[in-house]
Amino acid sequence: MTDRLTLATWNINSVRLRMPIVEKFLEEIAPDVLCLQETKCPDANFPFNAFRKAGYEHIEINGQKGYHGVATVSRRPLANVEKRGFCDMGDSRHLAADIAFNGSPLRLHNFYVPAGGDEPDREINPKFGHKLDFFAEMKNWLQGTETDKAAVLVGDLNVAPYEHDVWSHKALLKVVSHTPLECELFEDVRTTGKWIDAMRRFTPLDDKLYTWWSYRAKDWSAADKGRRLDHVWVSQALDGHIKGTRVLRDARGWEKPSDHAPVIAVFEA
DNA sequence: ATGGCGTATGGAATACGA
Repeated sequence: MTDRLTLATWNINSVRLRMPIVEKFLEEIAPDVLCLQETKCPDANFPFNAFRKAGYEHIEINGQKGYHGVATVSRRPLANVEKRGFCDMGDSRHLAADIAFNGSPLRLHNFYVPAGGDEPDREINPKFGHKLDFFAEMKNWLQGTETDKAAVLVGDLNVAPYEHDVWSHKALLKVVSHTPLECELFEDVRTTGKWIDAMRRFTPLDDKLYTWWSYRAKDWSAADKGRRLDHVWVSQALDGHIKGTRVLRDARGWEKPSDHAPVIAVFEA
């Protein structure tokens, strides 16, 4: 008996406004589970029925009014749901659940890390301080994760850590999301938890790899000034079971798009 | 040309994203 699990993560920038393209995505890609960030939707207003109609009957949400918010929707049951508040901000930025893979529970973390504002200096920009504190708390909390257990951590982590995760390493050195301080902290969180950067397993470090393109470009695809802000981290126990990852760049060009494209990962037992 | 736009709230103008 071999199992195959397809997982997707997508910063949707308002789930209610984006339901037409979410439905298109679920129909075309048909992942087993989809992790959404920036749902911007109070829990009472979440579009449950549209997901159920699309075959995603297992729905866990951690939403709030106006900002942030994450949701995990699945064709397989979700168990042991946990919603952790980071930095005592009252923000909805995390949701974890167990999903069955190859007959055992796989722990799936869905994160929306703070963007961090404009100035990369915590003395003058509290949002940047919040982002740094969030990663520090994430690192400590994830220490409790047993690295020999099957686990996946996905989401909009709001850092493009490597040189070719941005369109211009030089131009972005002082831009929040690619400052050396953030990149080092990001790598510290990842390596401390012994997580594997699944996307870079399949795309060499010398190749450009983006998941986000600004709304402000006249022609986002021609300009191609992207960043890799969305990530798929995999525990050591799943090493050897990651069959591939890809960015659905096409979705950035769909009708009324999110500024992020979905990332898809396939696992096989 | 890293903001030239887009979203939520609320019902205009502001906060926020990255």
